[in-house]
Amino acid sequence: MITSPTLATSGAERLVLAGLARSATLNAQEVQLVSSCASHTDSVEAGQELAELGTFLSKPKLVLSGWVGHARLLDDGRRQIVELNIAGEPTAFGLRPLSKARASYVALTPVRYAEIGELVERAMARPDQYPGLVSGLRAADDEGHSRLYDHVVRAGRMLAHERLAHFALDLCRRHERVGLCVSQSFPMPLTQEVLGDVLGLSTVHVNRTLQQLRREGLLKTTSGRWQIPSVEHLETVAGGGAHGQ
Amino acid sequence: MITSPTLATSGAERLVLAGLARSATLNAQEVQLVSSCASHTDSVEAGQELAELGTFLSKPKLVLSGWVGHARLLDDGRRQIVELNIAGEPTAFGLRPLSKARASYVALTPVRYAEIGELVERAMARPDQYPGLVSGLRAADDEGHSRLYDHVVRAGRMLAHERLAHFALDLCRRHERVGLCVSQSFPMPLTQEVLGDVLGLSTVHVNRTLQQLRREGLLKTTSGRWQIPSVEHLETVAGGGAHGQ
DNA sequence: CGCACATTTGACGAGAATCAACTGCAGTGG
DNA sequence: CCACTGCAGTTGATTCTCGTCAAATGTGCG
Repeated sequence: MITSPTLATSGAERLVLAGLARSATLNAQEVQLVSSCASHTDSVEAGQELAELGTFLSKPKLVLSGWVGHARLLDDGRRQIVELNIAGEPTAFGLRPLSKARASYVALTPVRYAEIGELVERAMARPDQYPGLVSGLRAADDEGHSRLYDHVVRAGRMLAHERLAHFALDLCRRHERVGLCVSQSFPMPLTQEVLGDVLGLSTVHVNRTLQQLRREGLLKTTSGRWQIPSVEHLETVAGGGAHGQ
Repeated sequence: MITSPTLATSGAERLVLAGLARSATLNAQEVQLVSSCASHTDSVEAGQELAELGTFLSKPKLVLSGWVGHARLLDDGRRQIVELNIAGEPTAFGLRPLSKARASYVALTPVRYAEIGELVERAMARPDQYPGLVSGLRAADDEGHSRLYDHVVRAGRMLAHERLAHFALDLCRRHERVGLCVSQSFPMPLTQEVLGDVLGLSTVHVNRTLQQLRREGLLKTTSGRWQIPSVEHLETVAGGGAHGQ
């Protein structure tokens, strides 16, 4: 695997790292454990694999920037991206030890990440000493599970424009959590081809559906960002896909 | 909730209960804990809800017979069944405490089940004393997670006949695990309408696709059962949906 | 028998995939 | 500086999968 040399961790990235705790506050011991991760960061270019299908997830990471996809391939080349991880989310991560990768974890953009293997191990070994981290990791795992449910509903029962609306709302909320969402606007570095692999649509249809949403003023797409002018309005388009819980 | 009175647990059901351990062997203490569940069984009719969307999964159960579906509704009536549980599988179950139902857990047929709340709590509290049960519960949780990935791929990227083939193979394997699969034949109590809600297809299209598979000799459907004449053959139809592994 | 419900069939239309070509744009090198 | 290249986005024409509507057939059961 080709990786660029470890770069200094920026202040913004430290903030993302600290966000691991989700809503909980961290005690002194936890803060130290988190900051020790700041020196174990690395990056990969787009297209690189972070974890291989079927292997053990022994090296969990926290995404600092960029997007990771959990991809499954069908033998004729079709691809389905089952889940995404953006900044602030654990990836190549399984709460219980010995969990295997159920997909190929691919960097969909250049990705910076921190190794959190040691952090996870220590925290899970003594939950009483690391309550904030443990609840943060559990919450992240739980949200991932929830998103899988959403994804099945999207792919199974929603029309193209509903899928896009539902997906955009999900991304908006997730970026809000890490402070990357300003005035309902967040980064969208994915090509329409990749977007199709996420939503179960062809590239061409993604393009046409996006145009429709733009025409109706439901979504603005400018220079690698999406903006949602009215969340309420977009929610009505997304159907009743029961967000979050 | 309307429930019929608790009935005596049959020998077959005790076997299903014991299957909770998956491949692991149980120690004396575990065996006793499991058999204590045999006296906490109940049943519900088809259509009843076992756990409500958004509520805490505080009363986990083990399915003894019948099928449970995790259903999500869209506001115009469309329904997607995100996951299924058959005999031998935990349902309304979350490995970590305080996990919420991400869907409505519905009995798709008459369902017999055992309450395993106490078992789960005791086992997870002292994993060293109940190694077999803990690993069994973890394995069940893990398989469920895996099936979600499969389900997204099915719904997102597979054609109708591929979805059905993939689904039939999945069911065959799961029924094998509990000894309910004889010569590649297993129960199929779901109506084609429910099948559509599982696979993200219309009732009519399920019907036509089933006919196609039957015509091609890939699937036999007789009196509430499905039979797979050739697993290898059906696997080639299912594409490369990377099963379980 | 008659009722309710599941399965099946036909005709038609809508949503999405496919194929192919064209545009626009950033990066590269002559 | 500008032609050339590669890739993402866009467009049009066409095909195909699948959904919808409606009616008919089949099946278990009181």
